[in-house]
Amino acid sequence: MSYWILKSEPSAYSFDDLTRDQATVWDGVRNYQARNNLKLMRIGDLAMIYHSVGPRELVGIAKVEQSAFKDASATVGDWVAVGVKFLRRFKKPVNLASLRSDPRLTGLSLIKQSRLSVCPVSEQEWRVIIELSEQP
DNA sequence: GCCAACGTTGGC
DNA sequence: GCCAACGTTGGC
Repeated sequence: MSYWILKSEPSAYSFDDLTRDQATVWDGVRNYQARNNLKLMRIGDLAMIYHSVGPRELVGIAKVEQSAFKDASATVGDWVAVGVKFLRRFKKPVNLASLRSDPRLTGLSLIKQSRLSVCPVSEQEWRVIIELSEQP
């Protein structure tokens, strides 16, 4: 099983929207590296949702329930979408500053490649972030 | 709102 | 295939 971060602008699709909908098609990705990551997702993988506008923070977790398929919103080009469902909201969102300041997360691709909208996360990094989300 | 960094495009 | 120009994104 693999771990991911999916970035989203809350005005386009927020974690609240996912909470309401329970499941959604994650489409609209138009970056090759991000697309390649989407193609690597398998059913059962977990993905944290990151809000990239407003408070920049990880807000909760979604589960991949449908692996990559053609993105119907793309009229030209070879783009894909995945299906995800709501899993849970973090007790406390983990903001960008705390990700940056944790020495265990210096290799996090979200930080190193800030423009990548679908980022891989290692199991160790995943555990650290979960821990941060549970701190009082 | 500004600026730096990055990704993509186009011309040679 | 390279590089400059351009557009977009991200962070403050």
